Amino acid sequence: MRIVTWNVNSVRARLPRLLEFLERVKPDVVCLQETKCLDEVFPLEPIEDAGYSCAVHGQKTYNGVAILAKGRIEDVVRGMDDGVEDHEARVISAQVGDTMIVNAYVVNGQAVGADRYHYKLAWLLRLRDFAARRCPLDEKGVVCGDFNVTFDDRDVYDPALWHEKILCSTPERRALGGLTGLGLKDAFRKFHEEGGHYTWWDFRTKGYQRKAGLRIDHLLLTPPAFDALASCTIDLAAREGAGPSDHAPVVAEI
DNA sequence: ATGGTGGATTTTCCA
Repeated sequence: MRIVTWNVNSVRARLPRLLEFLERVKPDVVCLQETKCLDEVFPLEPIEDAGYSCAVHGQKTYNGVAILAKGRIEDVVRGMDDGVEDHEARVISAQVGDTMIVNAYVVNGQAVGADRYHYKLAWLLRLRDFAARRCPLDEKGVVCGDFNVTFDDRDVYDPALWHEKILCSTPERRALGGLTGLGLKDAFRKFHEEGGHYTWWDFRTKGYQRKAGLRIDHLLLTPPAFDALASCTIDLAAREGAGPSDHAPVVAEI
């Protein structure tokens, strides 16, 4: 199964690029984040015409997640189903074939110490608990998405500049470590121990042109999925040229 | 270095 996570920064603005990507990469499953639209204006028809079923969980203007799959999408859950009042559309999960897929758009957090930062840390604890309930470790499972957290300084183009800043602070990394602590493993690191590989580059500082990025989009795998994992790459072609998202897709073969 | 760009919906929020 070829599975992708991609923060598209508006599915409607990125539709031509998404369709090009589906044609070129031919993934079996695509987890989108920041779709930024209500479900009734999600561009279902062109995506279905490309051969994909869709499970969507969106809201107006902000956030929004979706799972696209060539196969049947079953047992869809929107949100984390934990009784916490939450009006932000950031999680959708579903079974595709033999694999449980949890797609998350983690809170950005704005800045270390901000209200949204504390909300982010609490939200990541909820995600850990949800992932633990949703992905039994003895079955194939993928928890993927835009985590808005780097694992360590190898994921940072300028560790001194980003030291203890948002996306790189120790509490955020510990919260991300809560997920790997369950027994989930970082797919990309299976094949790339070295640093210098990124998935997001800031529009504002022309980060991509400067090769100044962070690796914040991840696929975390249960042991059976990790054992089956044959490759994991960042599709830089999707970040090239005119009108890209600020994130590149991450592609894994399980 | 505290700006900058990009998207959605507006004259501002969020990233």
